[in-house]
Amino acid sequence: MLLSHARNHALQTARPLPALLKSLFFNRLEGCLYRYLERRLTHHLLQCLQRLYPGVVLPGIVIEQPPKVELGDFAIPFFPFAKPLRSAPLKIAEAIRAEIGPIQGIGEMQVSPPGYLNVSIDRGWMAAALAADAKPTVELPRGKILVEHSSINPNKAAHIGHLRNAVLGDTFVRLLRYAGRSVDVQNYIDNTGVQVADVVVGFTRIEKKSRAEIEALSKGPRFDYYCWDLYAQVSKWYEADKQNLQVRLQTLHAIEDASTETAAIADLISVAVLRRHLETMDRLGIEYDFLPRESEILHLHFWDAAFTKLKEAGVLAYEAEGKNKGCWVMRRAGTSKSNSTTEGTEGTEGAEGGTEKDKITEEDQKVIVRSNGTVGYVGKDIAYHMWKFGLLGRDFGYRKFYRYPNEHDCWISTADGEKDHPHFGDVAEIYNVIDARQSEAQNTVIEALRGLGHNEAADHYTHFSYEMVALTPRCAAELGYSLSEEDKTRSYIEVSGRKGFGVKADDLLDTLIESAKKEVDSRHPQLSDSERGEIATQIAIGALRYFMLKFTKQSVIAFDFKEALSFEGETGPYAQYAVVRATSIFRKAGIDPEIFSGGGAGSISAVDLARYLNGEAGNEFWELWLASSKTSYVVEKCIATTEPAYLAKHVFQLAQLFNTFYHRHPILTEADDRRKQFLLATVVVVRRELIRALAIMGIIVPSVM
RNA sequence: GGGCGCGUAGCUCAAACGGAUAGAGCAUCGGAUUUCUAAUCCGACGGUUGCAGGUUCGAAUCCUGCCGCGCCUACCA
Repeated sequence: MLLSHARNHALQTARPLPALLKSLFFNRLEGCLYRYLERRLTHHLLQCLQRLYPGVVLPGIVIEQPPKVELGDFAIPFFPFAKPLRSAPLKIAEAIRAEIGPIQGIGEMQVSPPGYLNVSIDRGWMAAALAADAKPTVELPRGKILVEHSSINPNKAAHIGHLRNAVLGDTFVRLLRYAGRSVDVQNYIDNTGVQVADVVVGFTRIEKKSRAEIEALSKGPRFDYYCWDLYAQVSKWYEADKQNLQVRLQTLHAIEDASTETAAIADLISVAVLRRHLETMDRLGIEYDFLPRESEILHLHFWDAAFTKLKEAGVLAYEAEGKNKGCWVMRRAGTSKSNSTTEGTEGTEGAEGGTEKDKITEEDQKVIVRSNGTVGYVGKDIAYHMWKFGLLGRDFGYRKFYRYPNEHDCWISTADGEKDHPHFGDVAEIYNVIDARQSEAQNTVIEALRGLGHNEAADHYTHFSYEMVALTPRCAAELGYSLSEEDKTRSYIEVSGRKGFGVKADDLLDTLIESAKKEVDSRHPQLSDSERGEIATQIAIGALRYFMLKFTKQSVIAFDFKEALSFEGETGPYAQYAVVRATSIFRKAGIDPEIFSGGGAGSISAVDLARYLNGEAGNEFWELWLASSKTSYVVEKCIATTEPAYLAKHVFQLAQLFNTFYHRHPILTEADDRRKQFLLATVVVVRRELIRALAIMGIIVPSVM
C-alpha cells in the first residue's frame, strides 16, 4: 500500500494546480490530504531509516501532532530509537533530517529537544489544494453496512435517552455515508413485548376502553403522551396488587397469537406510537429505511430456523436438571470456559465434570429457550442477526409504512408484503447502537454467531455502546419529582419510563424552539413569523444535536435544562453563528460564496497563498487552514473508533478559530486587494468545511441568526 | 461474589499507540462595539489527574493493590 505512494519524490513548488491534482489521483491517496501527507511522510521516514541503519530492527514510527503550529504540523519522537541505535534521540532526528531529502507537500523540518523531528507542511501547496477542494480518490471496502438505532419500545413517548441513541446513530450513518459507504438504517420494533402488553392492560383493564375507543384516541395528537402517563399508571397498578401481574402474563400470551382481539389492540397501539416516534425523529432530520418488527420474527418463524441451526452446531445445550431444568441454554458471553481445567488439581469432582465436555455452570448459563418452550429475546435477537448477515435462509415481507417530506419511503415488516421492495439484510457489516447495559446480551449474540461458525460475521458485528442519559437532581426537582435524601446527593438519577420519570423528546424540542424563537424575534423583527420560526427550529435542533454529540459515548450525560438550553460557548448555535458571520461577509460584499469558491478561491495560486501563510505572521491563518483540512481525517477517526464526539470537537475548534480570525481581521474594509482576496479565500474554505461537518452532525445553518 | 465502566479546575467535560507547559465550556471577576451581527472576542482566577506502589528516557493514559460510584449478573425485554 505504501509503495503506491513511493513514486514522484520531487518537490515542486508553485506547481500548477491541474498538474498537482493529476498527481494526487495518480498516487491514489487516501480520502484526505492531511492523512495523505502523514502516510507519505511515514513511508519516507522508513526508507530513510533503512538507508541509514541497514539491518537494525527498529520500533514503529509514531507520528504525532505538535502542541503548537510554530513547532510544525507533524512531530516524530525518536526516544524509542535511542536504545537500538545506541545514539541520542536528538542526533538520530538530526541524521534523518539531513538524509531524508525533499517530499512533495512537505516543507521544513527541524530538530527539537528533547528528541523530536518536527515537520512542516508546505503551506502554499496544501492551501491551494484545499481552496480547489481537491478530493482524492479513495478505495472503499465493498459491501453494505447496516446501522440499527433508536429501537424504542412502541408503548410511550420517546425521551431524552432515546434522543441520544437516535442522534448518535443518525450521525454515525451520516459519517459512513460521507465516507462513501452504502448504509441501510434500521429501527427494530419490539411490538410484542411486555412494555406494549402493559399499555394494553392499561387501556383494557384500568380504563376499560374498547378497541374503537382506543383507535379514536390513537388518531388524536400526541397519542404517545397519553400512553406515557398510562404506562406509569399500570406500573402502580401492578405494585398495588401483585395478583394483577397475572393479567400482564395473559395479555403477553394473547398478543403473541395474531388472531386475538388483544393482539389487534396491541398492534393498533404499537403502530400509532411508532408513527409518533417517526414524527418526533423526523423533526430532527432522522430517517429510517426499514422497521423490522418482532411480530414478524415470531410469525415468520425466524426462531425455528435459527433454533435448528443452533442445535446442530451445538451452540445450545439442553439442561436436564438444576435451576434451569428443561431449558435450552447458552454460555453467557464473557464467562470463561476453563474454570475447572486451569486449577483442576483440586477436588475429586474434577474427573466427573471433565468427562462432560463444555459443561456450563448454572451461574454462567443464559436461558435462550424457557422450559415452557417459548424463546427469550436473546434468542430472537440471534435469529434477527443471522438474518442481518443473510445467514438465516428466511426473509421478511415488506410494505411501505411512512413517507418522509423528501419522498423517501420507510418500509416495515409484514407477514406477506408487497412484491416489489428494496433488498434489506444480507449485509457485510453491522453496527448496533444500543446502550451499555445490554453489552452482555450483545456479546452473547456475537458468540452465538461464532458458535455457528460465522466468524467473519462476528468480526463485523459492532456493538456501538453508549451510556445512558440521566437527570441531575436539580432537573428532577424542577420537573416536580420529590427526591429522597439519598437521591439529592447523587450526581445523577436514572430516568424511568416505567415511573413516567423523564424528559420527553418532543417537550424538550418545543422548549428549545420556544427559547430560540424569543432570541430570533428580538434580533430580526423585520422577518415574518414563519421565517423566524424556521430559524428558531434550526437553532434548536443545532443545540440539541450538538449537545447529544459533545460528550464521549462512555460518559453518562447528567441532563440539565440550563446546559441543554444554552446557545453560547461550546454549543451547536456557536458553530452555526460562525457560519452565519462568514456568509454575511459575502452577502455584504455582494459575492456568492459558492461561486467564489469555484472561481475566486480556486484560482489563487499556491505562491500567493504561501505569501500570507508562511512565516510567523502566517501562523494564525495557517492554523485555520490546517484545521479546515482535517474534516475527512476526523471523519475517518470517528468511524474507526465509533466515536462521533471527535467531530463535535472538530467543529467547535474550527468555529472558535474562525471567530478569533473574524474579530482580528476586518475584511470588507481591507485596502490591499490581494490580501483581501486571501482573507476571503480563507473564509470560504472554513465556511465550506464547517457547513460540511455540521451537516454530518445533522445540523443545518440558518440564513441569519 | 463475578463481569463491564467511571473517578481530571467550584460545575460539566476534553486530552491521538504512553510524549513537549494536562486543555475547553459554564460560573466568578475585569476589559473590548464610530467596524463584516456582542448567540462574539481578549484577559484573570481556578489542578498533588481518588489513594499507594510498580513498569521507563517519559504516565491522567499501561500493571498491581486499595477507596468511592454506576451499570450488568431474571425461565423480563
